[in-house]
Amino acid sequence: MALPKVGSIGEYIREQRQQAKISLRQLAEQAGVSNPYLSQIERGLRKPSAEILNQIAKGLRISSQALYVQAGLIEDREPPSDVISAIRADTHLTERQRQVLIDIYESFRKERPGDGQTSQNADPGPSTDDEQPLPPELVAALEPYATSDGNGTVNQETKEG
Amino acid sequence: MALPKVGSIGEYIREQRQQAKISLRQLAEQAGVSNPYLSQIERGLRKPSAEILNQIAKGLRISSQALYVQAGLIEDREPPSDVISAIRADTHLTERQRQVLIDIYESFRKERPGDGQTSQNADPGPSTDDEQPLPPELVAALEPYATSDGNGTVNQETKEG
DNA sequence: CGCCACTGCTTGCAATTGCAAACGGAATGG
DNA sequence: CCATTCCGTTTGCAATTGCAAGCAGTGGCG
Repeated sequence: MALPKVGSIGEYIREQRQQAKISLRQLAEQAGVSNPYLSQIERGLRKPSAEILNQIAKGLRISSQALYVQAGLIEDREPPSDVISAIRADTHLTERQRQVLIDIYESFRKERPGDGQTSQNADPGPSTDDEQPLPPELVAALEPYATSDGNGTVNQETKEG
Repeated sequence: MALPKVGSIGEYIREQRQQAKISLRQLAEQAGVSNPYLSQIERGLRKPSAEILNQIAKGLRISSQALYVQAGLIEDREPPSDVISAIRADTHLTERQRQVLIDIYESFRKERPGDGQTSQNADPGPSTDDEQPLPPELVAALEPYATSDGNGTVNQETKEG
């Protein structure tokens, strides 16, 4: 995994923000930090606390741990194996769950098949993700679940809205 | 591990120090922080940065993550499985995709926490799996994708909303 | 053209963080 | 007794963090 140097948390945040296609002010508002401060952070003029990183992560809808790693607060855990291999080897999952996860993973991979298209996919960000249809297999696999949890779906929409 | 309330990082540090049977000055020296400051931290008068926590953890010879948890910087989670590590390490995914996959995985884990049923995986038992409802979290994670079968208008509203 | 909305950045300031110097108290040894 | 060493705490200060007010630039619209 090619990580940029720890310490370029500002660059990383800007990248993530641009991937999400939101302005600095929008992120600042979503994160609950001041936009000048966020600007300074992105440009490396300030070193944010873990708490601010946490807020920024929420605004970016990424894990705070990812930002902590970038900021050098925690170590990047060892990547032991490929995702699919790990999923197959996980004894905590049913076979069906494994397949669902693998299908989702692979559909994600199709969205970003290679480095060549990384920039393209990175720019649209969530929009592209939203526009990408689920593979039919995946839809079929999840259909029973979706039906049984219709109320939950509505609730979640409300929550996100 | 019975955790005290998050926020009592100072008490926790003092406890660990006393368990190690070292004085405040010794720990301060081993940690590379000033002893007055360490005293203030232990008494809750100051809120140390993650960097200082890291140093204190080294002085105490405990993991910095334990202190981060106490300080509320990260959540106390199960030691990450191979799957989670693999997902995080996968460079072909965006950060958001990683988070989605991890959320799904963890939801699956919650569905089947018991080991006793692992052996039943050999028996496909698809009907059983079909009967399992999706947790709301999982539905939320996949909501954008499932909705994408439509025009995507809803997604646009959600985005603006 | 002017106006408006949005963009990211500059600046000054209050609050916080982390430290060094110093303090008072307890324990130990001569 | 005094001197020394160690203990944890107090105090003042410099540097840093995070913010609010404001700036200049850009693009769209009437």
